[in-house]
Amino acid sequence: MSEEVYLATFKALSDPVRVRIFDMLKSGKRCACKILEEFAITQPTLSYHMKLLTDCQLVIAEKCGKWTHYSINWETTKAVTKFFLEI
Amino acid sequence: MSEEVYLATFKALSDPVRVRIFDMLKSGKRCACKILEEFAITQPTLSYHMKLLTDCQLVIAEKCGKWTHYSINWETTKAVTKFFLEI
DNA sequence: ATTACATATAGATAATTATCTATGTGAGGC
DNA sequence: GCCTCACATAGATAATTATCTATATGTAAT
Repeated sequence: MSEEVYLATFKALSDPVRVRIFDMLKSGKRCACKILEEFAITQPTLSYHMKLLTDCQLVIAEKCGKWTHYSINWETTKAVTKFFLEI
Repeated sequence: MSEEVYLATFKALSDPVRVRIFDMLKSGKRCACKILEEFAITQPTLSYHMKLLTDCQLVIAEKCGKWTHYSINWETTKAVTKFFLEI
């Protein structure tokens, strides 16, 4: 993982809404409408945040008919820990 | 570590200059003037970045006469990895 | 005490980002 | 086909952040 890629993941987590979403997803897959319920933001704003989280690969989006289910991408997540742990 | 505290650390690392500084410091302590040499920014801008990195405790600043030496705060660094690893 | 050096702070400005409203797209159901 | 629902995209705007210049602070040397 390059420095740029780490940067994208940290940027994705540098917003209160997105950290909370990432944290929520740790307890399991969730669809956009369920995530939205937890926040005082509009649907397009959530869509914007989910795009940032998926673009950097921290979160995976799975389309299922009308719904989109979001879940943690553990591969990326574990890769990011290396940035902190390796000297 | 609370969600707010994680947020501060991710914000601190959400800038290309600061990720690079953090990465540089992994290989050892460095004074501000040496860090500055590596970037095309002014001294006050570096000072601003160092403040963000130290405020969130990712980096430790040690004053030594005229100089300030910066180094990684491994305690915080390790704590942050928990955000990614614990489910 | 004056000067030189390392860093911090203040204030202004440009660049980036988060948010909204309005609208588009695509999948089912009737 | 048409309507509804779930989500995405576009465009505008407000809020935040990174950067600069100018200046202040504090330390050490002469």
